[in-house]
Amino acid sequence: MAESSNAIGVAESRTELSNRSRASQGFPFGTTLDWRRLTQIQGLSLRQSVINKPTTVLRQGQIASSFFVLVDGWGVKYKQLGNGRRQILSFLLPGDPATLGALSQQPMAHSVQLLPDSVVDEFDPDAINRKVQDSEDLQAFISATYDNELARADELLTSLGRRSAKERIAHLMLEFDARLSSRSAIVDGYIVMPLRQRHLADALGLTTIHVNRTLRALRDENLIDVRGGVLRILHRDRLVALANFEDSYLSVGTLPA
Amino acid sequence: MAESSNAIGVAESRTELSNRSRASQGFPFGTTLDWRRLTQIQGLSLRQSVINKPTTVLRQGQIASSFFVLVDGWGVKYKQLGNGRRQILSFLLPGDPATLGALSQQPMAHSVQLLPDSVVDEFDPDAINRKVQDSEDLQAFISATYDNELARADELLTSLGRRSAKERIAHLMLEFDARLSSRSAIVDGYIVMPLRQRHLADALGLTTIHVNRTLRALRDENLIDVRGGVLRILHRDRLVALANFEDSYLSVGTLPA
DNA sequence: GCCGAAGCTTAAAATTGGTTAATTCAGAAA
DNA sequence: TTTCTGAATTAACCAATTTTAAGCTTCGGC
Repeated sequence: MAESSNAIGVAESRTELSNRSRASQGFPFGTTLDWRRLTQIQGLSLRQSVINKPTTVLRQGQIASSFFVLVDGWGVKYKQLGNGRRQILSFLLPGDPATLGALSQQPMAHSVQLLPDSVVDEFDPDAINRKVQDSEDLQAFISATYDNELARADELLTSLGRRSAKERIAHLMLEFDARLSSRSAIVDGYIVMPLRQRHLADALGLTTIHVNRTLRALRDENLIDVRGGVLRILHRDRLVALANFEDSYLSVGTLPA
Repeated sequence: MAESSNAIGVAESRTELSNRSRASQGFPFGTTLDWRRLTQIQGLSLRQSVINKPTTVLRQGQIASSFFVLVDGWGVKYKQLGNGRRQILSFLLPGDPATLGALSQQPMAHSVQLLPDSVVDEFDPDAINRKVQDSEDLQAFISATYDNELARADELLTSLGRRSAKERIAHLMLEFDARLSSRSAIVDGYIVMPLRQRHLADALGLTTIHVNRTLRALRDENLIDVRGGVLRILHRDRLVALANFEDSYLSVGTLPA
């Protein structure tokens, strides 16, 4: 095809790119970005592990030793500050890559910890990098993952900067719900959420005490019920209204359904 | 080389990858991630424009039409919320890509605005995507850019979540200083910073009034002087101590000097 | 069944930061 | 010059959130 630079030509070549990205080379990245599909490829996974106790798989300032994919359970990506302060940057859910930075083999500015009862698959970053060279789909999948992570970081940023404590909590719970739903990991409206109030506080820029109060307020209003490691969304529409929740940011990077 | 899985074997093959990434294909991504080098490539840039008035080059929910590189000036990446609230997600400085998302041609969850007196270079995303297929270096450069943007988003998140107003402002000013220095864009200790207090407020999760108060306090302490679109860092060491500023996050993605 | 640790809950008191509102200032337009 | 507008500044007051300090509950280990 000629390298035309008029509007129509550009549009055509975009369509072509789009098709190329969708072409099946093992990683058509449809409506989800579920890295567990990497587990399916024969001989690529080094091992699968069950996590018993909180396990740090990456320390800030260090290079990730392996590329980990969270198969089941929860993880947190965070920064530790001097005076004991901690900021949780993102929560890892099943299907998420835990150490994306392993691919670039450079020191990262954050730590990653997996919570008990998680399951991870471990890969050799070089093996993946070699595969990337052969697969445009895998390249696109990685870029899409980056876009998605950035979009979520940006939304959390928005919560911390411009939402009230109540809105932040409501918003985060709705995000969990949406992310887990899209990977069909919700049973009976229960969400198993093994987080302490401390986790929510450290993610949302609040104190545990205020998280506690706010959770109580949300429960009193019959919106959500967080208790015993289980999250129940009781009245989603009112919750969505309260938080001004708009789920489109979660599909940044994915292709339309 | 055999696919050995012991520690030494893995380390060796990592070294090999590292060398491959450094190999010169036009984008060895040394100690900076300056996208203006893309401008040098003959016939790739569509046009260069000087921005007179605030110009939105990407609207949230839409697909970026072009890949823009900020050659000179300032830009903001932000989210607009319902009730008039705005959250600035990142400031764009010379050398930064303004619409990285143009490469994936998918709707973005944020907007990008360039401020007056900026200069941008405009590229056809498809042309770049074609080049990516031929150049492992360019692929690595893009990944490095993503890593870097994520690291900066994470640091801002940390500011909003766990730093006081004073620390936030001090930290941001030091980031500007560091980012501009690494691209040798500072003259005589002056930093031309055409931002309103509103910009700082919307980035740092504060009100303009409080930003004003805090700037005043910092000026009274002889730490910085922000006035008339110019930032002066008066006493860097004390400022670094106040903000607990640690610049390593800014080199995430780049190779050691 | 007791104990200790971790997590949760509650209640002041203290602080940070937000709101409202009025004043000044600088530059553009008339 | 005068006027107009957006931005910066200041002050007084107020609200949200943190801090501090207890008490309480749950649960695994002994």
